[in-house]
Amino acid sequence: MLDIKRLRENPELIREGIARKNEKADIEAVLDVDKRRRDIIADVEQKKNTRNVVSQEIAQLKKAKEDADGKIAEMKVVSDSIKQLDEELRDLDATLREALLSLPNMCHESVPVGKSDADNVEIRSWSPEHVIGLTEEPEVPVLDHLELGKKHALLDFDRGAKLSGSGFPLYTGDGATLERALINFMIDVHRKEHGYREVFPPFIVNADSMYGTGQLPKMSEDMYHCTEDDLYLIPTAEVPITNMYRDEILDAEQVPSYFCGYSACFRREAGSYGKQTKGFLRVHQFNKVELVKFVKAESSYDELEALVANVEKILQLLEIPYRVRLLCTGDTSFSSAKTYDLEVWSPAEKAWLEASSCSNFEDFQARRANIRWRPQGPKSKPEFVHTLNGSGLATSRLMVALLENYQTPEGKIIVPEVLQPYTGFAMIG
RNA sequence: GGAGAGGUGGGUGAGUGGCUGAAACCAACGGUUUGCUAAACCGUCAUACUGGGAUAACUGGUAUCGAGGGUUCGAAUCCCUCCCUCUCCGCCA
Repeated sequence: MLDIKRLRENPELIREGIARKNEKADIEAVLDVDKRRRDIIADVEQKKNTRNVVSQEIAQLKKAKEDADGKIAEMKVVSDSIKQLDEELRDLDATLREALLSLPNMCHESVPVGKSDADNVEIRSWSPEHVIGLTEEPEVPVLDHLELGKKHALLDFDRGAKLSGSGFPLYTGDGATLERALINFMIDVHRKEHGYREVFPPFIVNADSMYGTGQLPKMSEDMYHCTEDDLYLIPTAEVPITNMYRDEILDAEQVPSYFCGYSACFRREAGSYGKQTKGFLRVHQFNKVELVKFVKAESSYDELEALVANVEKILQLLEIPYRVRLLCTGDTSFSSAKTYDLEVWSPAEKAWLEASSCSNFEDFQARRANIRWRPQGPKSKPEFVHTLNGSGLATSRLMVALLENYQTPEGKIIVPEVLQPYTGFAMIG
């Protein structure tokens, strides 16, 4: 959520920022509501003041056993008027809030202006010495992750579909073990080496939490909703972890705070049928280790770089080729001010697959979720924190890259060295 | 699912219609005292919105005692609805 004051003082900048994000919004309407709201506030507060003062007088008169009927009658009229104005104000408040909630975050000045994926900028890439299809041509045809999964009975998409529907992967045997190993490995690195505190969050949350991080109201189509209890399955652990501190004021020593946590992630992916739906490339349920930071405003961009580096470290340890791209304004998500995507190499697809997205939301989420901190000393005013998060990482795309990059010419799969302590085996097949 | 209890400021906790934005205590912060620590004493100690002021210092007003609605000139206090927490019983990994 944007600060209404910012909008009041600089509507042009906001208008421009919205356009750059390929979004639409009627700024004039918002400003108009804001103006009417403030007019009514001035009016109703003055009336309330009168009521408070006169009510005191009535109390005095009654105490002195004098007649107060005239004033009481007078105040009855004022009270009715207040009631009416309060009602109008409630409506305007709701309208204004709704309008503000629908405005996207502004991109940081360092974000390249652009329309789509094509305008994203590659920042750097990394790969081990030999990469199938990238630095060396394969001697034998490469198998894709589905073929590899089938060959070694690691994945069973057919039975997953029987259980739940398409897009619900079933891991079996060494595949299940490998998945669990990946999760544990990633959490351990972030926890032990990168200073994140581990949390294991609920996977189902209420609507307030979804509003807090910005999934609602815009993305409601994309989430699984338990109507009976009005609860939502989380699309990412970002939601519960960021909302831990909703409506709280953090102490100075709690900022910055870093958290990492595993969760299953649920996405309906409504309207995306036919798009890259093969195997793991687009699923309704996947596993992800999420990183979340609560930081000071002045350091949030340094924190973003550090966050990206933390995610990169995982890929380097796993020796999986990747590249880092800075998203352009048009491709940056609704709530984000600046986003880097990390993409891993798929030899079978001959394509880079998005495996992580690291964003600085500045105070956009904090304002929605009302997460503040008290800078120092008891007299200081609370300020909104800046929130960041990044996938560190999602296992589905990572598993694709891992299986495909680690396949041998014989069709076996080598387990990356760092995962072997977690799997207990070094080779599949 | 059944029965009961309860939700007040950072915490404990008083408060059943007007003098309560809210006692008291604890914590925290500033200070005095002190060789240091401790103790004692004094003071400060919510947030949001809105107006004045320079988008300062400061200052006026309004709101907030789980949420929403109602009664009343006036509600933390009375009434209704909802939410949440806790305890006991049942069921259960």
